Amino acid sequence: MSGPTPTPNPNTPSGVSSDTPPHRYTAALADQIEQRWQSHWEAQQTFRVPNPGEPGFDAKRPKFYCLDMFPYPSGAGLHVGHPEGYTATDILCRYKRMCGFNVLHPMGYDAFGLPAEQYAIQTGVHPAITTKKSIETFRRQLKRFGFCYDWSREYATIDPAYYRWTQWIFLQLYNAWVDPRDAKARPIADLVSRLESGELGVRPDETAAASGATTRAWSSLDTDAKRRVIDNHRLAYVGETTVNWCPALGTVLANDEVIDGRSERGGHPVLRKPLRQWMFRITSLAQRLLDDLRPLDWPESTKAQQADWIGRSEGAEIDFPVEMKPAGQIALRVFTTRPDTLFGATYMVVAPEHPIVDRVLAAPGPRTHADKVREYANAARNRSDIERMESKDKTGVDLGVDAINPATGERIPVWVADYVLMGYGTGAIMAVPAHDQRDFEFAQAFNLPIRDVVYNRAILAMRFFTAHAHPDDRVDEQWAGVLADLLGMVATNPEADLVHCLALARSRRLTRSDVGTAVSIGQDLAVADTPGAIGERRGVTSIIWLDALGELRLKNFADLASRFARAEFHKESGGAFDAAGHLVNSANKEVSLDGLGVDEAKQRILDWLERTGRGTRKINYKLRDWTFSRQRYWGEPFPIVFDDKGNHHAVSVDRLPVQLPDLSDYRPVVSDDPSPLLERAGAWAHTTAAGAGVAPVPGLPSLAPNTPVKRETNTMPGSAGSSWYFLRYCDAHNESRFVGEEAERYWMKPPRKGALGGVDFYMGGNEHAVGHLLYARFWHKVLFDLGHVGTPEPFQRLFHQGLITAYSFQRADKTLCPNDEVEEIAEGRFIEKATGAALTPVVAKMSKSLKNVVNPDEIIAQFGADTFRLYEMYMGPLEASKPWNTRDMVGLFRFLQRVWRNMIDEQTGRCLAADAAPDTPTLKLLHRTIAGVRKDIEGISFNTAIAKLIEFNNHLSGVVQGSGAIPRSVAEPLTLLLAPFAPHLAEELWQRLGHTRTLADEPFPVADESLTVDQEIEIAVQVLGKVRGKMIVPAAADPKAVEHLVLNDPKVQDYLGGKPVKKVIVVPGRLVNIVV
RNA sequence: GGCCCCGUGGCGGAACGGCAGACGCAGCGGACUUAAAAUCCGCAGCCCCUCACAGGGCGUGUGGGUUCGACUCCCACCGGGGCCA
Repeated sequence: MSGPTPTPNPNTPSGVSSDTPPHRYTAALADQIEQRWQSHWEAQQTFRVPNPGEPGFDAKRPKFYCLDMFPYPSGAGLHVGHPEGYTATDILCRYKRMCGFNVLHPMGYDAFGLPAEQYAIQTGVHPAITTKKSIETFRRQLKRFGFCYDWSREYATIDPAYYRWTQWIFLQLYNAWVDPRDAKARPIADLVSRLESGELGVRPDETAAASGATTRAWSSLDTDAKRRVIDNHRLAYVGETTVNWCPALGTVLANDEVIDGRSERGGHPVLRKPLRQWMFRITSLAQRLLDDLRPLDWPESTKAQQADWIGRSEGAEIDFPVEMKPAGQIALRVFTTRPDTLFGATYMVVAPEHPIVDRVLAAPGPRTHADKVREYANAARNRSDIERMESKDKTGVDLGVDAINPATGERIPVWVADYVLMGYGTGAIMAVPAHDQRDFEFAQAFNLPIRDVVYNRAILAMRFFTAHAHPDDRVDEQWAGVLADLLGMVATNPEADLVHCLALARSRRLTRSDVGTAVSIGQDLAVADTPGAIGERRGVTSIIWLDALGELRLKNFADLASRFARAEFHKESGGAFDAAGHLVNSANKEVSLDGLGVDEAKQRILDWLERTGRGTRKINYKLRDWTFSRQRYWGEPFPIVFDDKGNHHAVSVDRLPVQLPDLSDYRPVVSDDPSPLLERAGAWAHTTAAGAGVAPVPGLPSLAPNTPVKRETNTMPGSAGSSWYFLRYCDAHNESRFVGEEAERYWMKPPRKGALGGVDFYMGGNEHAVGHLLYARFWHKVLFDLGHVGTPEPFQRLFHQGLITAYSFQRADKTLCPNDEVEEIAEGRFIEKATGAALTPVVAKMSKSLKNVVNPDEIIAQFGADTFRLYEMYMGPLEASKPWNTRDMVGLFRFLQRVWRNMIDEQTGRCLAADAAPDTPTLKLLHRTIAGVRKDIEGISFNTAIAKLIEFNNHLSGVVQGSGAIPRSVAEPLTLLLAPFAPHLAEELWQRLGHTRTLADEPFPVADESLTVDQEIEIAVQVLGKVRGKMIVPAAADPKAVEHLVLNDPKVQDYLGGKPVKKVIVVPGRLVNIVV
């Protein structure tokens, strides 16, 4: 474990003592070698990869597009987490290249955004300058690792030559709509021409729909109305939503930039405010974004997170008639995912913002207390959604009007309460208190009826018992015991018939007196802790069931029977039952759900609702439209201007980029009212239609050239530049298109049939599981629909590297002590310097405050980049989170040192390779190593690949010590095997082995299969699953022969001692198991 | 609260349902050395028995289950972490 104080280890590889051999692989030599090869690669442009059509491009090779997530170049430089993913992709890329692939492996910088601007404000230096410096630091550090990026494709999102195309893509979205017929994005001109042709008409809400009785003709609209219709369909639109406004940062934040009501950056308070801003209609592609997840080679957990975020729920919209005083009946529409529980809806709740509240206030019902309703609604409207969701106390007021439950025909009260939000569904719910916990609590608080409509099997059995128990079994001494036996049987036999079980329980009761000791069970099986859990558990004794019944606090048999008779079992049990079960108490003259499972019941009630016009099936998504405006300076300007009527107009694409004006004062005004910083660039913002280059809108008159216009002064968020950067790498410096078509089609070609995505391997942290990956998929789909790219998905395979954590030290009170205040007093024993109190080492995130951050530059200085790379890959599985421990680093350094010593004479520097033939064990191990390393690289199991290399090299040490030489036919493949992992050392050895060209293009060694198998193998001999001995058998022997060999072995016979052999299991090549 | 992931020696970690602990760190012993470091060779899960050899038992968070056989699959629980609320 790494001590908190730098371990004073005199053996660090950089410590060179007087008698160190002159040609030993030390940190100094590693540094020399690494710098030399890095210069060589750069000078020779070794890793520059040509595009199709360029000189040197080889169309016969398959392609491999391997991408690292864009780094955000912070002022602090790289931390050890960055190179973890980068080293992994570097290994993969070098390997793939040696296997004959054209490898695209680019790097660039995501450099617009809040942190850069904050840093600039802190230092008082313009973000353009600080960002440029940060990029230079990153580039220098990245190059020092020897990563094989094609640096000719490098760019940053802040380059006008790049953000020109970010703006262009924005305009593609602005000028597109989603055709609901196939959920595909199409040019807005297509919408206009279909409106003009009369195929589409305009609905009262100013959206387009197939022409019909309720639509108006396009030609009957004036210019402003036409504009509104078009704007209502654009994929980029100005909308008003409640946003996260951070006064201290002076900008709006995305939901994932807000943590616990504070900003992710800086931890400033965040307010919720309504704001008009640019949004993307990502919800219109929700279904496709969900469906297309399936064919992607992504971690299942990431797919699940994204599916969760999209949050598709199938349910129903149901209309409840409400009697309003003068108006007569109106329909109160609810959305529910549990239409099966409709018979259990005993009241309704609307959000305080719901329009019905004002209608009731205008025309109060018989029970309405208008003052209380008004007061409550006004108070609730000023609370944030989060507050309203989190508050434990249920508040609400009876609206004083009744609705009719369409299934039961009963009158049920309508309440207003703030636990219902206007933003989800329809802002009104049917409350089913027996089967929804929040409804249950509300009903209890206000004494509203609670009616059971779903029971699980155990509860059904209880109900059955109350109806069918023998009179003898209803008496106080008897009923609970019989019921407990019945429940035990029902729970263990899901298929068993209740009548049969009851008879069995009764007969058992009559013949046995030892209540509750029938089955032995684990001693700590807890009592079912909620009534709903009854029946979830198998193999429980009747004693446990008796306890569970005890929890229900039943007075007697009649009490239980009455609960079921009143349909108030759940009410009496004290909680809602929201799990799956079977429907009860759910029938009217036209439809019955009784006895159906929840899923079937949903379908049956939906059929009935639709047939009778009372409701419709409805799919709802949790996903909200993507808010895209930021009020800060350091971002892409929008290619948009506004005329004096407030209408927005696009800047035409040939006038891009709209350059970010130079602003000297970019500090935010701390204010509760959002105001964009670019408002300060008055001369830039105020221009004319001709000055800005306003593009005409199809179907609408153009602006006169001298019309005064004002530029959009919001800027785009950080997610803009990162939502398409992977495309730009294919053709990074194209000036006429966002990416050359041929290059994009080549590099983004899906790797196989049925694959949707283009990037073959995408490496990055799983903190981007929803935000970035969903945004990029959305943009990509729109570009695909519009014909600009060739694949519907951007990333075919995704891999998350695990977090690199660090050791920290915990005090007795569980607080953490910064590492620089810790002292290791003995092996594994730590104290706090100030107090002398003992500390426990724990794994924690690296953080500045804990002083446990590791700086890669220092590690490289101490061991070299090759050792650093090996160490990070050797720490454990790539996807696992694992603690950094500098002390372990030396093991990998010693490995490289031994490789070196096995090939180079440390005294003379002479290469030890000789043209001798290797001995058989060496040859066999070599080929086994080749096969293993290949398999491990393909399986992204770099830690085990390195272990195999170490093992092989350890074996070679013996060979070299014996003969003083290493067979060239072993040294060369070993060097090539090592090349992806420790490329500098491998290049050096390759050169010293007499080669003049880089090994990056040498074919990766291929194993000779015949050398990886043995003639004879050792197998284990088991008796009853326990290993009792080992035997050598011919590898080719068939199972029968092996069985014969083993059973006739004297030692085995001895062990068996004449016991009869019942069965022999032979696992070829592994073991033999004898069952006696 | 929901979803997901993870619990294996002193530490990081290996192990197609088939010999648990590969490989590395730390540790111990030896060789080399005046000595130390470096280097090389070897030992090493825990317990019992034995002078020793040999042998035996227990072991992958806990309790059940499936299986000839479970670190691996299933169920429940405990503990840790991540994401969402």
